Amino acid sequence: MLRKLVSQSKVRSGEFKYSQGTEIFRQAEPADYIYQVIEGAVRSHKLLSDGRRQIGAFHLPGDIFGLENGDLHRFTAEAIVETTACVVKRQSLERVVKTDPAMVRSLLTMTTDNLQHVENHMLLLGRKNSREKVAAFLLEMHGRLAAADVMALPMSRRDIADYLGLSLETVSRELSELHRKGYLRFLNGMQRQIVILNAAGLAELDR
Amino acid sequence: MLRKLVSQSKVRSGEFKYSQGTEIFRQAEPADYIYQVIEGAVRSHKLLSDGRRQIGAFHLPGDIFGLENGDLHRFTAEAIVETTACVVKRQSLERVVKTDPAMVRSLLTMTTDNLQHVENHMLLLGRKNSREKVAAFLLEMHGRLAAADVMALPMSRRDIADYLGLSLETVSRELSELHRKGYLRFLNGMQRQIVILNAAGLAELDR
DNA sequence: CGATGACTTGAACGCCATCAATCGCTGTGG
DNA sequence: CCACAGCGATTGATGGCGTTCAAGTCATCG
Repeated sequence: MLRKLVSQSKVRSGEFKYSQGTEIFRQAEPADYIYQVIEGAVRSHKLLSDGRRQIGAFHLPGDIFGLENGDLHRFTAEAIVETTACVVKRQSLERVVKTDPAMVRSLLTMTTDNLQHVENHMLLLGRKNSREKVAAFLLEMHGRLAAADVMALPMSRRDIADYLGLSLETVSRELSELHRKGYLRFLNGMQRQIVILNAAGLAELDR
Repeated sequence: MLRKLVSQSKVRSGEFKYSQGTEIFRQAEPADYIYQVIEGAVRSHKLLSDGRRQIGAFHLPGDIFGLENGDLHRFTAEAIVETTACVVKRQSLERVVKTDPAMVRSLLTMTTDNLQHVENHMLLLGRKNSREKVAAFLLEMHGRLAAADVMALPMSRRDIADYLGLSLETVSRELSELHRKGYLRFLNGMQRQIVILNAAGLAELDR
């Protein structure tokens, strides 16, 4: 894994801080670095010429992103909140890969994990309705960032919408509806602090 | 590449024929074999419990499919038309990979190419309208199977619809509209023999 | 020929987008 | 401390794009 690799200090690396909304790299830019989220959250997206946006993934602490096989980044990456990331020069990774065959294996595994996520997301984007999309989103985030059953979503409704292929209003409506029906609870008045009350029910809604 | 690998006969392999509509492997089945299309066409899809279908990719001659990193297939694959495929036992591939580091590289490259296609398709599914989706589909197929500017589509309107996240009626309507506007021509009365008359125009529609 | 299956075309509906107003929290300055 | 601006989120009203339902057309094949 990259983490292991970094800890072995076989590669040059450093930690960087990105403030909220900062662009980390841009689509079609040379991919000179690879990143691992230490703290915070990152979104990767593609744009159409008229500004329509599709977020391909959210990257949370521990996740690696910006790993390309070609020379150019295929997404634009931005910090959703104040984020610190571990940055590794790609060349040093390449060098290690040449000497350590197991590393290529690791890269392959990471890429395959990526692929799997994206393939499932295609099914969601192409064939699920808004209810199912939002339920699936909540379950995904529940699994990834629930600390003691309280999710602190770093992303806005617009980000969620652009991840699910919906409008932000539809996301909001579905969340309200799920709240009304008792699937979840908003902590205090915080709209991004969510407690899942009925994960099994959400899974039912999603299927 | 797998082709090279096969031609070197370092692995056990053979050719198989699949008749129209045959299932080649099923999602969640053990992935014991890897496939390369020799002739014909294959579709890979996922299903929701109620039968809604999302086709993740069409595989045409030369394409490799069924390559998994985990032990299970992530899609169901079916022959769209009479298809012959080269079938390779996965274990033999694994064996070669262990001795030949360059092979892992090849696998990584293939996986990354896959990833790239799927990432672009996410943008299409999540953010493009029906016109743009159909235009993009025509351009993709134009690039992949145009022999002298005549495309012989192996797949039905339903397949196209399930690839683009649309209904088959919408696909049909958009094709008719593109025909009316002079972007394409149907050969004779064959609805699957298409001549692209204005690829640049289609690219404009897609963007 | 009649049957079948793929495709097209039409009509009506419905889901979700769009437009718009309001709410609620936060931070800032008087 | 309060007024107010500003931003994100919610909620409501309306409309449109694409789905669904339903004929109808066309080619293929028994």
